[in-house]
Amino acid sequence: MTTRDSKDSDLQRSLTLLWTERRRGQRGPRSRLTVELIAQAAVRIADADGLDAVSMQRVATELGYSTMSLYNHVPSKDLLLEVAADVGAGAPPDLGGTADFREAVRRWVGALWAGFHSRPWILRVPLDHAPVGPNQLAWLDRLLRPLLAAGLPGGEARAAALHLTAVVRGTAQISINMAGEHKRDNGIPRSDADLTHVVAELLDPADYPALTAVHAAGLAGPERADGDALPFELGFGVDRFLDGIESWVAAKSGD
Amino acid sequence: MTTRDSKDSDLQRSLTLLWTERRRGQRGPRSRLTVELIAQAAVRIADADGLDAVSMQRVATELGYSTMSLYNHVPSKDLLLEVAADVGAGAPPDLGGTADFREAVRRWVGALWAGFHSRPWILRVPLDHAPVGPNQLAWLDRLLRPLLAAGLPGGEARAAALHLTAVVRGTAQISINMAGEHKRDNGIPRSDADLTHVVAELLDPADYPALTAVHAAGLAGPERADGDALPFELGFGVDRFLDGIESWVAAKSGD
DNA sequence: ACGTTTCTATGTATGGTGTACATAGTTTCG
DNA sequence: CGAAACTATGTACACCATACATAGAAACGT
Repeated sequence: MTTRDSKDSDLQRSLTLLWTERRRGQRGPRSRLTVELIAQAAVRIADADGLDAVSMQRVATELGYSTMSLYNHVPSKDLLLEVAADVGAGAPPDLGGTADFREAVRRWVGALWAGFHSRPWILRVPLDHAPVGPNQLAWLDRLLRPLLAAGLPGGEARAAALHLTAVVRGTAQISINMAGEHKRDNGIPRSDADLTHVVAELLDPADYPALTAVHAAGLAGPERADGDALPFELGFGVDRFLDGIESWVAAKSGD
Repeated sequence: MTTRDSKDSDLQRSLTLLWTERRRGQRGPRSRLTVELIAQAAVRIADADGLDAVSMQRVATELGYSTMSLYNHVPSKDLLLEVAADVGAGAPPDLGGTADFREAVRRWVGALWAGFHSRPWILRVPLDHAPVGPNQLAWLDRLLRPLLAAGLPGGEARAAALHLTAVVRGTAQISINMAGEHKRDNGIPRSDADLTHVVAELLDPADYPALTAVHAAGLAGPERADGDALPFELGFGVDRFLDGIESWVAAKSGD
């Protein structure tokens, strides 16, 4: 144990490790292992074989160290996963050139959406703390800029950013796994589309009137995602939200 | 193994178990254990000690059975958790008497929000399949009704419902654990409010201009959640979204 | 009524997990 | 040049999900 200071919490300790580069001037041998290296290895494994494949043993052997070495740099697996999620998130897109705030937000949403698609395991990392990694903060910052530029005061911009982040995250969680590449059952890949049919047979239309109505009407959905357009399931809600924001700031400024 | 039909997938099998009550007329002794009982036990444990405390052993001993008995009724722990999440969600609120569609949606959102607060472990159950439990479908149905009544066509109502579900789920995931009753560090409870301060010291304002601006302005937030009002962090976005929906249907019908 | 079938519940065993703890070795400071 | 402090390692433990074989009981066909 490092035991630098007993009041030093695990969380704060690992936070400092994340934010400050290697401190120098300590006694022992300098560590060849770093939090970044460990997190990157975890990301590599999660990318290749999913989040469940990330175990301390696997990460350690991936790096060529013993399992317990990791605990010199990371207090627990849970925190390692949070750090890995931050590392895996990467840097946010640069929206500097986007004048229209709607377009900027849409691009931000699209980038996050794409990120969740390329690393779906991030959605499965349980978040135990407020987002606090450098990349997560950078993403948030990049979203806040167009919202502030649009004329929202601080508190409302924060709420709007939370709303958008939550929408993308929640929508991704709900709809990504429906595509279900990774899902195979008895070796047969199974898209959840069939599943809804299976259920449809079982449920009583009287109990779910709205659902059956929508189900009947909703099958004609040949959605196109040309270029940077968002898929309809995500884009419709985002557009309505931006409509609302726009008229909100218009009403306030015209007030 | 039941091996009723080799094409019968695990998922479908457990779905059938969830939806159809106990079939009769089989050979062996009727089972005293049921999926519902098992799921309820899992819910009880998760309520008491969190999702991590839910193990097959614990569930079994809670019911007074051996560990392996559970596998006669549930194909895997993962599916058990999904069923438990559905059971734990409970029945949706009855919005029958609410004439205003905005008010109905807000009440639905508030109820789901409250549900996630009272059972935060539901947010940690990884969802591997399209929502398909009876309760989840009931919640969805109840949300679709006011949206359809407001004049949205099927596909848009579905997208709007997805948006709202995702918002509540995502916002809950992000902001619930910030309250962090369960979080204690070195035995000292720690609300993540301090945490942001710790980070604030570390980060360079030049890198996160929007964030620091919002942070400076945003501290004056004595939000009140009187009665059935939603907290500002959630309510602002929902209200803007509903604004957008309203003007959308108005524009369409006036068209 | 009876044997056969078919189901439930159990016990045992296996390979994996996160991590507490003690130790050996190495680097830097006083 | 000791001595302190740090890194990496090895061992050990409790627990986990679940594959598999078995025992027993209930309902069916006769």
